[in-house]
Amino acid sequence: MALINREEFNSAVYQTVLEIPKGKVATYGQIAKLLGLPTYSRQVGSALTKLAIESRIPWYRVVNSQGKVYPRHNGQPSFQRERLEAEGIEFTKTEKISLKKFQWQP
DNA sequence: CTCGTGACTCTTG
DNA sequence: ACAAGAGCCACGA
Repeated sequence: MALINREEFNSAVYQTVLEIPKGKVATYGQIAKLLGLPTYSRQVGSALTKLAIESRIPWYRVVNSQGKVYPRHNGQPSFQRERLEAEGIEFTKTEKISLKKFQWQP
């Protein structure tokens, strides 16, 4: 899928994120690959950073490839961990999620 | 056009 | 597990 503009790319990202079931997580790279753009992980992140914390898009179900929450540059609190724990996702002592158990399998 | 900037990822050590 | 370095690419100044 060769997307041309950011509008379409962002929409595709949001649509994919909406498909992540409750209690599961996906990585930025995973979203990018699902869209056929394996090197666009950063752009996926950029698309999500535009969303408001209270957006209907479950952006908090997206973590980095290590299964950790990636800190925002502006340091704005996102309560991402709290949101995930509220859905039953467990964190290890090193603030990491077990992708083995919780990663979304499309 | 060039440069700096990211909710990134992969490889090394 | 952690850190550093390289690669990545759209976007705005």
